[in-house]
Order: sequence, then structure tokens, then C-alpha cells
Amino acid sequence: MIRQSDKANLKKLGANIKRLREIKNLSLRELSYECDIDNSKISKIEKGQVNITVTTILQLAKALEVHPTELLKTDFD
Amino acid sequence: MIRQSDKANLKKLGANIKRLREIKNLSLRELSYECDIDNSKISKIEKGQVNITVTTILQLAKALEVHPTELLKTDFD
DNA sequence: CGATTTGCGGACTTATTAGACCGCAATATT
DNA sequence: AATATTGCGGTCTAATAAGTCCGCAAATCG
Repeated sequence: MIRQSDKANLKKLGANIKRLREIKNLSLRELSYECDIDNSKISKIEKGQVNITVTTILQLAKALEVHPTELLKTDFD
Repeated sequence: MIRQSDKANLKKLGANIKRLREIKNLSLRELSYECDIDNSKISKIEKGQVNITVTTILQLAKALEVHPTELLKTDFD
């Protein structure tokens, strides 16, 4: 029962995470090393292919050195 | 491999969600009706017993009529 | 007091994330 | 040109979130 608006929202989230990563000039593998999440997984997250959990958000935020809320700062549907 | 700090963070998130629900004077069942999430599930979320996904955060935020970032506005470890 | 609401927890099935690994095509580096 | 890096996709297992239902004890209400 994965909704259509959810897919769009996950893409927005992913795009925002990618933006934050690029601001820090990190490659997928570098960020992967920092937050202990497989680089292919991060790739999928950025593509909006995964509905990540809160703890994953927190891990990414810590590695990106931003408050978790920053990851969600986008215009969801 | 559920870490210790994660448990604490989930509790903080849950407490914040509960706070937002109480601000709107909603019972678990009322909020449940609004966001289509079982009341017992919301109870577990508020207790920090579930590591919810992004879409669940979005559902709750919409029902609570706040931006998703509001749910994460707390001091995580 | 009797009836209703409320928070909460247990139990169960299904769907999906987490986590780990591999490999390739394109790009960047030397 | 040769080598290394990078983004990305596929695959597999184990863990767990999602989703649903039941019921109870305590609080609230008429």
C-alpha cells in the first residue's frame, strides 16, 4: 500500500539529503564511512527508493553535521 | 544491533509527538482516525517503542497539522 | 453507580527496511 | 592510456516496521 504521494515525498527527501552531502563535498563512499551506512544504500535513499527509519535519519544527520530537521526541510506534499 | 542511544532518541521523538497531540487535545483514537494509524501503534510510537519510517512521520505531521520537522524538534543525542 | 472513553500492551501476519556484498559503466585522476 | 574513484543497481538474509484486532484497567463522564 505504498501511496503515490509517498514516492514523491521520498524523492524530495532524497534530493535534499544529496544536496546536503554535496555541500560537504562528500562522495557516497565517504559519507558511507562516516555514518556506517552502505554506499549503495545511500544511493537508493537519495534516489527516493527507500522509506528510511528515524534512526537512519539520525545517523545521516550526524554524519552530515546538521540537525535531523535539516534533512526534512523541503516542501512535502 | 539496536543501539542504546537510538532507544533514547526514539523516546524523545515519541515524547515530542505526544506533546504535539496533547496541544491539539486529541485522544489516541482521534489522532488515529485522522492519520489512519492504529491507536495502539501510536501509543507505541509515543512510548518510543517503534523506529518509525519517514512516511509515518509525514502521516502524523499532516494529522497534527504541523510541518514534519516539528516532530523532530528535540535534542537528540 | 453505570457507561463510555482512554491509554496501553499483547499477538499475529505481511511488507519492507537494514545490512552486507558484488560488479559495472562512466567519470575523474595521474 | 592506465588506474582509481564514483554513482548506482542488483541480490540475498535477517530484523523489524506496518497493519490489524482484541481486551483490560484506569480515568472520565452522565
